[in-house]
Amino acid sequence: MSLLNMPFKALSDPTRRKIIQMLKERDMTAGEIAEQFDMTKPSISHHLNILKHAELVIDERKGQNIYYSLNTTVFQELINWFFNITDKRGGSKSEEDRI
Amino acid sequence: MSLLNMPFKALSDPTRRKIIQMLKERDMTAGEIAEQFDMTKPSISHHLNILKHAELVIDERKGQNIYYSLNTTVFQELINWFFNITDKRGGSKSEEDRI
DNA sequence: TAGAGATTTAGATAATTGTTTAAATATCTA
DNA sequence: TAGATATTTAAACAATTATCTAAATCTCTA
Repeated sequence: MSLLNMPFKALSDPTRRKIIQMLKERDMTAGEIAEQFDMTKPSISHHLNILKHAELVIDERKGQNIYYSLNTTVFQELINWFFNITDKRGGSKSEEDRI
Repeated sequence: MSLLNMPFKALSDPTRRKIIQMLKERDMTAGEIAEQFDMTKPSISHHLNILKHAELVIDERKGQNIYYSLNTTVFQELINWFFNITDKRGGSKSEEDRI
């Protein structure tokens, strides 16, 4: 199973994609994130946990709050997956290989 | 709800991502695709239908066979979504806007 | 150290999704 | 036009996922 399976599953939910969009603008606490949704805090916490396991976000406690922020490295891998699909020629993994 | 919701959902399944990878190499019939999986033909047909509704693939009947091929336009939109996330500054939609 | 605030964990339930078998549709060819 | 091949549609079932309420954990401060 692909290493990218968890990120792809994580991004298949619109609530989680909206969280990603919000974190692109600024780091936010779990509570601030939850405020933006018509959903309970435990539900949002569950979505944050899925994003965390997919390594799309990082969490860091600061006092009573837990701040969430984007982890862009996996996004880069996802972009590479898409590039590999849209490039006509198949299979090349390195830039040099592209002639 | 995002226009990209169906493509994101479609790509969340590993069977469907594998189909996409196969179609990147060459157009294939439903039967040829099904051969590559340890799964019944109706299951594969169902996955192909989801990819079709997400506009990630196109189908075209040729005699008894139905050929599937990639439709790259939606992939381009997905790449744009990811670019927008990884770009530091928020919200820009056009290239000129990028300074 | 008790109480309050922020967040997560647990457990239950509802909704969605993936899979199967059986039947239907479409096309080709003898 | 009957039979064979390719594929999809339908209906049922199983598995996964999203949501909720209630309870637990962690941290700060009076």
